[in-house]
Amino acid sequence: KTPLPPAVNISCGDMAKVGQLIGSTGEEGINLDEIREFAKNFKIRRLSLGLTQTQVGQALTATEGPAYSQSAICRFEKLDITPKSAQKLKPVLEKWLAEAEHWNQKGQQNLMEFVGGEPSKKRKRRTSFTPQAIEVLNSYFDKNALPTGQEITEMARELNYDREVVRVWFCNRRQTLKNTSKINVFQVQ
Amino acid sequence: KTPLPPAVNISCGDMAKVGQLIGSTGEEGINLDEIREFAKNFKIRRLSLGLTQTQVGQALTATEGPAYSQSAICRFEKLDITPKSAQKLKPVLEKWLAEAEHWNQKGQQNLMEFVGGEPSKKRKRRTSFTPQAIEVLNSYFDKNALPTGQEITEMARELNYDREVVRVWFCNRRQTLKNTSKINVFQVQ
DNA sequence: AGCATAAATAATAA
DNA sequence: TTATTATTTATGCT
Repeated sequence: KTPLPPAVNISCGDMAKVGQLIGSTGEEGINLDEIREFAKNFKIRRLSLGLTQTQVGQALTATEGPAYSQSAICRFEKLDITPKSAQKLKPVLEKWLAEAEHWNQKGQQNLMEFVGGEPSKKRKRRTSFTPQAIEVLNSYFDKNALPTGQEITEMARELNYDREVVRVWFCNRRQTLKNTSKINVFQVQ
Repeated sequence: KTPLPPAVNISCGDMAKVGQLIGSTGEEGINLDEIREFAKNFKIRRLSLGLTQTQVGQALTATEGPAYSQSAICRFEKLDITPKSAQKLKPVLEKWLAEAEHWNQKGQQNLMEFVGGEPSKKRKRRTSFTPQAIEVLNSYFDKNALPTGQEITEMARELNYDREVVRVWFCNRRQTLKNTSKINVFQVQ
């Protein structure tokens, strides 16, 4: 899915990222291949534990202080990060992951405790909108596909749905529209 | 992430699912533990290959016929499926996954070909443009060598050619010009 | 039996 | 970083 990114388009102002660089060894003697290998394995091991980037980020933030957002983990896995940062991050991730695996050995419950998340956060039940609500939402959407937080709150109150549910509805609606129109524009007749 | 679902809430009308049942062996001698183990591993192996449920479903639909939607794969992994269905699905998934891993060994490209390639899709017949069509296309090309999707669609309709054919004609025409002039006239990026 | 889409997750923009 | 979009997964429905 993700072939090698071309080692180009690195404008002067930007730092080169591990995923863009070519050789096995970067400046300052950093072993790029090792980092690449670790990043790939890190993802597989994370998934094997059934953990999300968000969970890893939050757990690390708790133990190591900030600078471990979901985005940060994502960027590490994609190697969209400078060799220097990667070098600094790698041992932290390695240590944490090994520990997580250790707890997992003792049982799923221990892992979840270690990660710190709520032990059994269940997926939210899928909401069923009434046809009337859909109609109202659509008419709002036609007028404004990108409502402000204030407007979302008002709609949620009017329709008597959870605010978050309404917010997500708009996200997904925009997505659907985009996909649909793309098909209309580009699809072969 | 997914602890054991409670073995309750099985209303009389519904079939019990593998993830809900308790013992190691179901009726008809189906080895439930084996299925549970396989489902878990299947997911990890799928993710290790970097494949989505959708990709697996589509690939299987191509080779095995329908009944392998993304939902079906999802439900297998979550064991939200009757023992009988699981029993039937398991060997198919096992075989396919092993083959996918085999191709992956030979390189990412081979895997993608295996996953995405329609096996018996024949090469499209070479299109013959009429001299008149060539003339029209060239005049369009002189005006704009990089038409938008919308413009391509319109030209295709006007000339009564397949949209994809027109799109490719422009690609090829640009390529030819580029090779000839050796100057990158177009904003490729 | 699987489509449509809500919810969750990953990736990117700001 | 946080906010938002894009992608993937999961599930209500019939």
